[in-house]
Amino acid sequence: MLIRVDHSSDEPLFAQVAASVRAGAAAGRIRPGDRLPSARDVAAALDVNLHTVLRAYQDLRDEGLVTMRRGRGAVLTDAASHLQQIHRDVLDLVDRARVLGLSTDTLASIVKEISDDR
Amino acid sequence: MLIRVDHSSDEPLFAQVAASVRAGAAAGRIRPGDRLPSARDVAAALDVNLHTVLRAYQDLRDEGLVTMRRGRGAVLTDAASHLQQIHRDVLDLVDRARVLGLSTDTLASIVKEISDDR
DNA sequence: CAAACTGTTTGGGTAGTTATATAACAGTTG
DNA sequence: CAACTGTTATATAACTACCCAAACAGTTTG
Repeated sequence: MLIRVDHSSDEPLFAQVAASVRAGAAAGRIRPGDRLPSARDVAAALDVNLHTVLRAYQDLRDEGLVTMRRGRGAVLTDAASHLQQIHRDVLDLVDRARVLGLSTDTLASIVKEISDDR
Repeated sequence: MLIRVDHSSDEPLFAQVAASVRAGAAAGRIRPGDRLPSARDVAAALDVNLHTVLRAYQDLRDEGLVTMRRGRGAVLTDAASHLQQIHRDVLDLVDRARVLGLSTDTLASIVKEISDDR
């Protein structure tokens, strides 16, 4: 199953769904052109609400990772193919930060800070 | 003034305060051993609540960027000296992601995802 | 020591987020 | 057309984020 959630986690369900898809793309388990399982199927399989899954899909659409059209579903864009490379780069950066004694939280805030400036 | 906030921004005030300090450290305007202005002074100058400033300082402490003790104030740690380097690395990463057509939001989620795994 | 600083603790109010449920709507596919 | 897809609209409950207020307790300084 591509998408998994942990109901006991404090991480929001919709965020877990989105993270599953990103991880799948980063690992090459899903590729550009592939269709994600329908929101209704995911909702039924994971025992979460339809809107919770759609919220995750819409976030991925806002990030440019998927396109969505009714009747057709959510399809991975070409941008998803670059996730593997960037994923490796981020892992490197996290390691470098760690060596310098900076926490991943610090790193995350810096990224967010820079992101917000643009 | 090292610390600035925009009351009309949708960014939380405490996050703006913390971001100001990080930016100051990244730019070398403040260095390890320097004391941040007292939370009460900042609160009065920016017209925000004392706790809003302290919330920001505590976040920075949780990130390992400052140490705090009552009576003494918040003091920058050595970790702050590495912010400049990492800041440059993050800027590079953001540019690389941009070239690949990935939004900074996507990047931020990946960093968060990796951070959460550890 | 005492006054004047510093962060800490406890408490509470408001607004926004998260997740749910139900229902109807509107393109797309077979 | 029938069976799928996401979209939109409402409503509700629980929870969290954010901000503020007053009293508290170390530290420094005169």
